[in-house]
Amino acid sequence: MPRVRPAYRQVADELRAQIVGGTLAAGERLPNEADLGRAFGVSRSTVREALRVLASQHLVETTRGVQGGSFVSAPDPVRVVEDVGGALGVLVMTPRLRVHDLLEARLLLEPSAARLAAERADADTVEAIRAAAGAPRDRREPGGVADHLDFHTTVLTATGNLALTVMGSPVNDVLRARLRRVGVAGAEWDRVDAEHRVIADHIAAGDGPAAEAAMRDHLVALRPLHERDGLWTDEPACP
Amino acid sequence: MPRVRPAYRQVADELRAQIVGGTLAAGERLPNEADLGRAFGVSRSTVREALRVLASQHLVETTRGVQGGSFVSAPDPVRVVEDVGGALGVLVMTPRLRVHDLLEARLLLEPSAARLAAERADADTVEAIRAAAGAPRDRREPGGVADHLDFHTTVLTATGNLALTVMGSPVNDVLRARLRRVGVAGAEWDRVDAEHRVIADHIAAGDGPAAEAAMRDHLVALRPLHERDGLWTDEPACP
DNA sequence: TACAATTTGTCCGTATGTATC
DNA sequence: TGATACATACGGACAAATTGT
Repeated sequence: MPRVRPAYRQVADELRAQIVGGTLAAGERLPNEADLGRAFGVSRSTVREALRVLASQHLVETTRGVQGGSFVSAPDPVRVVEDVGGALGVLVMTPRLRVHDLLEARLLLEPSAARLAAERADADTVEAIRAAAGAPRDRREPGGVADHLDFHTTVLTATGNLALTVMGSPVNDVLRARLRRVGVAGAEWDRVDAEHRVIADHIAAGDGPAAEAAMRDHLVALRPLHERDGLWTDEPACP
Repeated sequence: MPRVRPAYRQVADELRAQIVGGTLAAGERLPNEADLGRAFGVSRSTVREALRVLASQHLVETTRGVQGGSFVSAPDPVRVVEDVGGALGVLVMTPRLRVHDLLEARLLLEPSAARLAAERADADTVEAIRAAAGAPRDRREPGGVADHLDFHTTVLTATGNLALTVMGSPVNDVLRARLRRVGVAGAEWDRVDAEHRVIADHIAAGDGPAAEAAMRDHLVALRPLHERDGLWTDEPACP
């Protein structure tokens, strides 16, 4: 363990505390790097390393030029989802996180999410869900997976509960990326799309229980698509 | 928009691609900073800024001294949970993510998790759950919340599904941190502990449906504890 | 168009701290 | 104890980008 915390870490921690504590408000401009160095009693290089840490955590953004500088970032759910997805993508290559676990997690979350979406979605949201369900897939894409908004993520968003989106869509992203690599036949996609449309219809009709049941059936039917071929990650190879 | 990507970003991206792509295996040692600089055609300072980015994303770790250097980190679920919790903690201060959303997300996930735990937990896991449920709380802690392992997180872990832990425990962490700040009376804690023990008993008995129902009741009963005081508007007091 | 001002980006050289052998 | 091989930190200099005049 690091007996002494490096200076750049102390600076980063102090600035982070000020940001999450509200002393530095979102959008606020930090002093320039030279002044920050004087304020903390460190060199500009050290300040820069601290700023890189905060930037990679999406707490600050840095731009060049006059009117440039480092600014406190506004909290952005999209970044969080991307980060979690990236971290899950790394974890899913280890024996401790199997694809089966992701599918099970999704099975616990999304049927309920579909029910909530059916109970709450307004006209615009319903339209977005229909679009995600019915959009023609670009067969030329590798694996046939269109890269526009994912149907499952759209349903999660339609619940109006940001926590569900943040929790669920990284899982969807990882699973979708896997499907993209393994490839799926066109006929299978047609079935998937049809099931999506059924769910969308239930949500549009405001029928929560039906949407929940349809989503559950859909996810169960989807399972062999993900788990076939025993892809490298499914079974821990060597103990 | 960044018209040009700074060199430290390009170096970081290239190294990250090699790490997640498997070119650099976990535990592998990177060249020292001077050699990395020569390899990428940049200075040592630039290499260091890139390494700070990767280190803050837990992709590399650096140590000092001979036999030190930068090493590719092994994927670590605990780090992921901590990061997600931190990000959620920032998001929960915005109007887009309300405490109510966290409670609802927990209500969707944890009853099912309790059922899975009841179906799967072995003797050791059951013991861990009992310990988390029955451990005496240190009343001297601010808010009376003991800082040992959280009961709800223990249940999530007991499912054996790492995805559930990664998704759920950051939510628990944020909610618990909030309770810690607002403070809870001892009598309320006694009731909470009693409910925890009931759930633990159901899990120990292998009774999935009962565990699920008890967890659901518990979460519903817990709601007013979190939502009172209108604390969830939660603007930081400006000094 | 040109030019100046401001701020980050990048480099170099040097010195210090730290862990291992 | 000392030598070695790293990361850590400093200060100064110049380049590059952005905005305004």
